Amino acid sequence: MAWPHNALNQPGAHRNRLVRVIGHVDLDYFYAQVEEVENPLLKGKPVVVCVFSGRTEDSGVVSTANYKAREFGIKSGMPIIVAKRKLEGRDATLIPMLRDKYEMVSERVMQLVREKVDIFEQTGIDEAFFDITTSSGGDFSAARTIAVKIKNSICLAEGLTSSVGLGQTKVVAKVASDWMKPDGLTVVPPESTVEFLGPLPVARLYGVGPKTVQILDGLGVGTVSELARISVDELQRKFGRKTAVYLHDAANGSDQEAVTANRETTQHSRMITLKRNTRDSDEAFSELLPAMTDLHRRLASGGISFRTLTAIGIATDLSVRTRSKTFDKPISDRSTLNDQTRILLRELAGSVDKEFRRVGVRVSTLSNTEDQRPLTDFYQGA
DNA sequence: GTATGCTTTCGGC
DNA sequence: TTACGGCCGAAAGCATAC
Repeated sequence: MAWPHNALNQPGAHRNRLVRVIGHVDLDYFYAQVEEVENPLLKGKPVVVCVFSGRTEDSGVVSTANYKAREFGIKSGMPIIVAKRKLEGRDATLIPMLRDKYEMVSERVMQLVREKVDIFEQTGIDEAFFDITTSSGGDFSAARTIAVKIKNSICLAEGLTSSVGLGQTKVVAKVASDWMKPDGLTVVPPESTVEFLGPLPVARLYGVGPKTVQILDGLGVGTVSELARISVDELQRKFGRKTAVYLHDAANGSDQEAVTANRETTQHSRMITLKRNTRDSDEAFSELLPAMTDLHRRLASGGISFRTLTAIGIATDLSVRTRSKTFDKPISDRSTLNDQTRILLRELAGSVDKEFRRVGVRVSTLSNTEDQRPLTDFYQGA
């Protein structure tokens, strides 16, 4: 699961009892807002950024919608054809997602934030945690001033609004940034933490998705305060130990997850939607080739080798199956990537009794091609 | 039992 | 009525070594 189960490991964090001041910044309806900034005529109209899969003219899903589009029920992940129906006659604009463009904007914004905080941890293209315990002196009023500066600088430099939350833990900061949107600033000082979190549905907690909600519902838990009353042992019977501890602490506003500077990317992947469903792994492979070219270009430009290769198949019922192999030596050449991917895809097809709708390839266990040392050593080291 | 590494699945955006 | 992307990080589950 995508929970940051890292220990509280900042120097001095245990030695002194200083209350932590943690923030979360989220760029509002990011892709669609970038499009609005680029074309101000779009403002006030429904704007929908779409991933067109290319299978048919309208196949694909909604990535991001601005608030005007959301008024008409447009949501992320919705099939484009559904969104079109809902927006008929509404003077809406559908725009194909251009990820590289949003990544460039994101990099500039994140740099602005990074230079204003003590510790910076980006967790997505449009969001990041930050720790300002030291620079705020543990004072939430001073912290608010820093948060305002962050929001203002993003707006001045890029014309983008953002929503920021401040709290004593990552969970509180994340929920707080989500509290008022768009262009929000929500400060939850330590003494307000319990009353802030308690009434919320558990789904609002960072890392609690539909599956976890369903399991908790089976335990009679619907709100954060109800979750807070469940013992770790009881949670552990339904979840793993770490998750049980995390859920318990998160609900009590006492999770000890630290903001930690980002490490190197640990995996790269590319996926495509097939022109038609198929069981034929070679047909799928040939459609995957352009994506593999893109992936290989990415690896080569970054001087990256990999040891683990994974073929990914999404069946017609959208279920996901994977097959992977870890090699003894780092790989960077295109021919090995090609050959091994084709083999894995064939094995995957042989083990699944369904047609594929989408296929993909992932590389992980990365290292630096230059010196073949692990990237972590490379960046920590000399 | 504990540590470690690999494969598969899950969940977020 | 249905319809349906492309990434990422990390946990669970399992195997192996000692």
